[in-house]
Amino acid sequence: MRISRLVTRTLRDDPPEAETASHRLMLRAGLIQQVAAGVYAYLPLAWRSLRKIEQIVREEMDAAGSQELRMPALQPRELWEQTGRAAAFGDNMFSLEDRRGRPLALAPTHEEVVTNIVKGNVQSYRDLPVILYQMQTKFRDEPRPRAGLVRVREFTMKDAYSFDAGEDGLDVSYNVMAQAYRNVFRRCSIPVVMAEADSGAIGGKDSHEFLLPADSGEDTVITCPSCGYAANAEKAAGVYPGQPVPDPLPLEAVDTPGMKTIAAVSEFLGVDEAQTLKAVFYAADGAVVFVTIRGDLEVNEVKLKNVLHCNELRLADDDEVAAAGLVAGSASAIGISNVRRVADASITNGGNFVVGANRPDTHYRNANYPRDFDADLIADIALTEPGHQCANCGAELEFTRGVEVGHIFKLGTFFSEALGAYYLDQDGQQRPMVMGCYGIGISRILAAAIEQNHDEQGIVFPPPIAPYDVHLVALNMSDETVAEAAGELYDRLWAAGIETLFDDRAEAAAGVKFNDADLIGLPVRLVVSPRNLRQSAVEMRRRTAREAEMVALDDAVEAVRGMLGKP
RNA sequence: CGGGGUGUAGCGCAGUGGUUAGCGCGCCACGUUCGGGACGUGGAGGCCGGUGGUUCGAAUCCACUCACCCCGACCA
Repeated sequence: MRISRLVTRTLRDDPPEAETASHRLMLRAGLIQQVAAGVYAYLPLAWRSLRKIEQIVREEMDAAGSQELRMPALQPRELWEQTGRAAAFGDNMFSLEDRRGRPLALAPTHEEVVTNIVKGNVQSYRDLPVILYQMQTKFRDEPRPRAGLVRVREFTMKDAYSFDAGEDGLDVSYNVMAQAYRNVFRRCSIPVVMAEADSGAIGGKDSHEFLLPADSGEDTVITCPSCGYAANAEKAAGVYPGQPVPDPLPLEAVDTPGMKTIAAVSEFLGVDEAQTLKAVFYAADGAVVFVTIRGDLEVNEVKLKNVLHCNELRLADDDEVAAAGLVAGSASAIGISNVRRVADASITNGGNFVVGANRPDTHYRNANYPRDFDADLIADIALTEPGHQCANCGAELEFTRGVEVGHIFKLGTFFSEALGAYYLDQDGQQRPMVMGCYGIGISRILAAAIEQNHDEQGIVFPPPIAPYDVHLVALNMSDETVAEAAGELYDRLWAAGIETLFDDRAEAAAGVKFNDADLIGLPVRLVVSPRNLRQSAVEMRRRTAREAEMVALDDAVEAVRGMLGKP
């Protein structure tokens, strides 16, 4: 490709709206252009890179025994009603109607469709396992798109789905896919952490996220430096500071004028926050839920949502709290029975707690479960926080930010049962297929790779996913010898299978060309100039190297081949 | 959905009631340059996000509205 013909322009300055490195550099290097909030056009350079990423993923999927197919993005919403996921996705799913008023959706994912496809094509255990995958555009109406390609509303995803004859088979498929994922990220130069993740409302057995550690990431990864445990913040099981369980003392009311927060109450009464119980009010699918947790801990809303089996969970608003007769700031589960009560397991770790008295400006000392209050459900719903310890080995946990580039789930039989995807086993018994699903954000890999591989000057493309192998710069194109030599070298490179971007612009100054080459960040830069031609040489520099080397013009193709490690 | 902000030339911005709306970059023509973002001369390019109001007069004031960005909430 000749840059003089390339429909892309580089930006001299950083775009003001771009905060993260990948967003900033992709805009500056002319890789992407925004069309709407969370909707981007991939310009020619980005598209070449994305196709290479797709090809790497495709090779690893094929090697793992998965078959590629292509499913539609436009789907009847009825299909989503059958599994109840229309409600689960809610406003995150783009919905529309056709000309006859039939409800349709732009698919955020493809479990429903793929399950129906397999249902129609597989009836026997002899046909299992099956793994299908596709590269497809996904649509998700995210509340807040951000950071360029990191969180968008339309994006390219590789999604794979496994169907097995039993849980053991699923474990095998899952591990095969996990290994394929590691291969993909290694080849794309993205060092990932494979972290245990929440498996969501569907409630499968296992789930793992692949995260690139990066400050700009949206997810929190919690890792144990000692035993290697890794999990995301929603899933992480930590051990919080334990409290002695004392002999119960008599319940005692105390005046706490104006004290409405745990911090205020504990300071006023001179007790540790861990010796208080906090009340938090949620609305789960519209119904108020009363949550009790030890005062030094926070509620993990994902864990809470899972134990409640609800679609929508949010903090209750003032009206809902008032309607339930609750006293914000002085609430406790004592005497509460008109709403559902959930308590974190921490209420049994400690005792003689300070709790609200359910009337203003008053608290109780020495509240104990179950003597003084009850709960409909006790579960681990505490958020793991800095200072907490690894549940496996006791070492202090570490917290880092990460960009999620892949996510795999053991789904179990939720979809196969809802949609009737059964097979006959060896004994002639009808059984639901056991499913797994496996996603990689193709466009997010590009963002993550740039986030991970850049410097002050610009992108440093990992060679396997660079849009071109070589950036050929011709200085002083108005000099006929240069134009001729550079053009001839360009043809030789392509003839040798080396993908080359040729800066043949006659009007651009040397500095402009060098800066653009650094910004776009192809693995190898070649410079043809009058100065070099006097020695019948070209200058060759690896993007990551400080110094360039001179190679004879006649040997340039071989030298580049060597530098790229190409056969 | 809450909070904050921005919409003026392809891009980045200035312009707070008064001629024909400006600057930088980019773009076009000619000339000079030619190894890390050159220079001169001359040009092209605007529904000042939209609608309605106030006014002799609106990019500028008011109301409504749309879009986009950032923080939070949210996030299979």
